[in-house]
Amino acid sequence: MNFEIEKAYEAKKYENDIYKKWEESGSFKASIDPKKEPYVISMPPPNATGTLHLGHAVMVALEDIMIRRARMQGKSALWIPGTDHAAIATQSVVEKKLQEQGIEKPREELGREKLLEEIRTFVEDSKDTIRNQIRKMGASCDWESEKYTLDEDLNLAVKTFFKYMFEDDLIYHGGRIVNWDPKMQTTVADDEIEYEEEKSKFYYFQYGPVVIGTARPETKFLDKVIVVHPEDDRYKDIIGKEFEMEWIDGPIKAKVIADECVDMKLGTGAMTITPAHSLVDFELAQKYDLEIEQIIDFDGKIREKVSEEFGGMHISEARDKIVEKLEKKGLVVKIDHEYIHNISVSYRGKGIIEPQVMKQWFIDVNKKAIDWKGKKMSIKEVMQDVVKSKMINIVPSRFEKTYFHWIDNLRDWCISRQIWWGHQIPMWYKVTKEQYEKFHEKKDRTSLILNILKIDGEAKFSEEKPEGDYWIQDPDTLDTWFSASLWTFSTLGWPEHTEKLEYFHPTEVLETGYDILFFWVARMILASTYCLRHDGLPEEKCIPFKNVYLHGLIRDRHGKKMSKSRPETCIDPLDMIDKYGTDALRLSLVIGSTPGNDMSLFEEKIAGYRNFINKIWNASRFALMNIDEEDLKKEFTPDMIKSHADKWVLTELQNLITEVDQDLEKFRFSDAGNKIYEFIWNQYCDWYLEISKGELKNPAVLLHVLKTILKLIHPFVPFVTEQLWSYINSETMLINEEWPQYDKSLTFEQESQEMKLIQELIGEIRSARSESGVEPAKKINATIYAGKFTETIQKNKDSISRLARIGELTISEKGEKLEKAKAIFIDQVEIYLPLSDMIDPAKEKVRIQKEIENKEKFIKGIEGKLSNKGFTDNAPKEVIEGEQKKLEEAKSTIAKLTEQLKSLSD
RNA sequence: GGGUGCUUAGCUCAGUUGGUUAGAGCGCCUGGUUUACACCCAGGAGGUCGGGGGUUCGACUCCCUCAGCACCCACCA
Repeated sequence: MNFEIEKAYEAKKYENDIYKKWEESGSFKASIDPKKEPYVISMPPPNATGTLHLGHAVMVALEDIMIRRARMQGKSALWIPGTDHAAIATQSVVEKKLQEQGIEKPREELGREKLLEEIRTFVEDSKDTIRNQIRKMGASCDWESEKYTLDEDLNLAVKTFFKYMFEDDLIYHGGRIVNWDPKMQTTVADDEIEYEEEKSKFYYFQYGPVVIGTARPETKFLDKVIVVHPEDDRYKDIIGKEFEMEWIDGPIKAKVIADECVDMKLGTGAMTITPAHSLVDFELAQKYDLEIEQIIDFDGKIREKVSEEFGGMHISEARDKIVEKLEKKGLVVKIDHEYIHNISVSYRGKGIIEPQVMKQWFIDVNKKAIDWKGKKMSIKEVMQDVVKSKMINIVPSRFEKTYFHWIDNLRDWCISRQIWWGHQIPMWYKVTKEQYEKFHEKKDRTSLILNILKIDGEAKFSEEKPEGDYWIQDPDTLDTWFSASLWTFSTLGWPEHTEKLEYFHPTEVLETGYDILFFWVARMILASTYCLRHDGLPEEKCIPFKNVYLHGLIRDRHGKKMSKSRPETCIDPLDMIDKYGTDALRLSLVIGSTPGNDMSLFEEKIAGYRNFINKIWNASRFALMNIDEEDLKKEFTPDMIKSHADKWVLTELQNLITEVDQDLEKFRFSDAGNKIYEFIWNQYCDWYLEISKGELKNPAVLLHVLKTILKLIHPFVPFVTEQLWSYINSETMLINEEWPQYDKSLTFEQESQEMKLIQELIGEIRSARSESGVEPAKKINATIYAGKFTETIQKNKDSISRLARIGELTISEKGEKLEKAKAIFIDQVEIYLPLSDMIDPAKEKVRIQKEIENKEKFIKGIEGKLSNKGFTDNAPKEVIEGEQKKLEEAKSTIAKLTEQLKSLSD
């Protein structure tokens, strides 16, 4: 080689240029080619807020490994990048920013259009940031296919999805109980609620014939139903009866019903229900067709209509006053002051959630509306079927259980949100002139207004404003997951049946964190199966992906969550890239992680992989220094490679290829990476390059091994390998090279065994000298009795001498034992070295005898297993053969050990 | 309350359907600049695999049980 390669790899110098080279060459693009197998990954769209964090980094690293390998395997590998508008998250980030700038109530002060404009500007900025950061990670995604959930064509997909469902009566407008945040004036998704423990009072009131317990007296004005357990002896006699009694604002009537949902042991075993402000109560009310009346308004005050005395009063104030009044009436039985319960708090706004019944849009998950495998099935059933029938495979499989459990408890999906950022619901209401004007007076236009204005008449689906006057569009927007659920196929052109959709869908694998299995993964399954089946595609084309791979969360060194509030625990991927290079970061995120399990990351780990990157660099540099320029350009045929020595390394390499392939097929990224790491460092560098020093004149093998290694590890560490490849061949790029194939003709058992023997031999000599206390630098003379391996040892005499620091190596016939020698037994080779200490032959004998005993037991066990009919009849062939193989191996080992024992006795 | 996962070397973790002497990286100790690499090389110490019980010729692995930690879901009228 006649050019210089730098002594240490400095990632920063190369990475940007390499990425540019890839991108400009068009290597990231995938073509529609019927001869090729498609391989698609839709990148989980990062939120279009903020910046890339370690979670994204893991995602990019893993997906890039899959895509690069698939591309090298000759598949049409398409990786679609994109971003998500992240409705609530984005809007609240921007609102906060505006508030910092002095705009107290952004919605009221700016109005809808202006606020949306602010958000749009913000999003454009951060989209750019994210794009660049994904590039920094080395992602080989097709930027021309990039999508954003608010793109025109994706909007159309969203509307079509809505339309389909609306027409199928799967989307309905219903008065349902929702989590209302009075502070933020919006509903909040179940997933966005946190529970906080709180100590409060628990009241016992005389309520007609029973005593009821409650923590919320302020909701109890209009309770008219007492519920008890049907088998509760205390109340058996009163079930079904109606009573008249004194209550907060005078006498009321209440009846008693029985339902099993009541816990007899809790409180007094009797309760009253408040359907409008409690989920459980609401469901009971629906079950028994009870009246539902709002007690608390949207600001958290008692409604005027409910009580003359307390109307308009905030609940926090009303509670004590109500109790006081009841006390005067002698209805308070007891107050428990030490009651601990959970209150629901909005994750973002920190407001205390008040359940409210409001008109919202829902997706019915139980209606049987999908033609699936010859039956009409509900959304729920289809979602179960695709996983149960293994059309979709979840890794790790234990999440299937979680998935099923989630579906079993799935309620209708509330898809409307009272925010503005997102897809506005394509439903229109015909209203009166008066309502129309009132509606437009208000700047804060969410469905709250509809509720207040009591607009709940006929709604009409329409993509555009319908003909005629006084139409108002539902001011709410769709849940962000509604559009995200279409991600795999809306990004391929749906609702149009494009060639792309036809060829690339379903995608190969969805790779994401386990924390969004429910939010997103499950909903993608829902949307994809529904929409595409609706279009008449065959079932197997309707799933969004064939595999789901769930990675764990990244934690700090002590397994704690990295959190922004404790910056010292946070690792910024970009800092790490700057310091150690992208390749090092990628490896540190991939190796040592197992699917579905969280992983700790800390800087030393990344530094460790940086060292490995440098090792690859230097090993390649060294190899290249030993290959002539012209040899570099030569094409060596397999036969030419075979004819050379060093067959052992070829064998090991073939084994590596097989194992790496198996691991990657099964998503064992860490194992695959580790094996390549181990091979490069311990086999290739520490043995192959070391043992060949001095006689390293074998360009065919050297180059073959180097190229293969670079290919194998390229998906993991694309930058350094691409740079090195450019020194081998400046015309081509590694990214487009062919993935190594297992080639049996390049495996040589005999040579491989011999090399293992020599490795072991040198290792033994080294440790023997270390134990003996001989100065490490001092060369010693040694005699080896090699028996039938004499030839092998002879062949490698120089290497052995050099690596084991032997001055003079005598290879001798058996029978010339040296005095005061240390004996080492390796397989059938006996080495006698003139060192001071001797191994105690008696101890050695005991050790070998013990080992023989163990072996015999082992053999007995396997023989027992093989004679067991239950086993032989049921176990697959391979397993039985494997057992037999083990048996034979064990027997031959015993024979060897026995021989050793004999020679020791001599 | 229901569920899941984890507990293996000082630290972070592997351990693929039970199999022979339980592995890696970092850290630590000893020694070494040998035709790439000190971001290196050679060697070493360190583990009764959370406790207890069971199944088995054989258990880190399977079953039961207890303890600790983490997370998810539901929810207390």
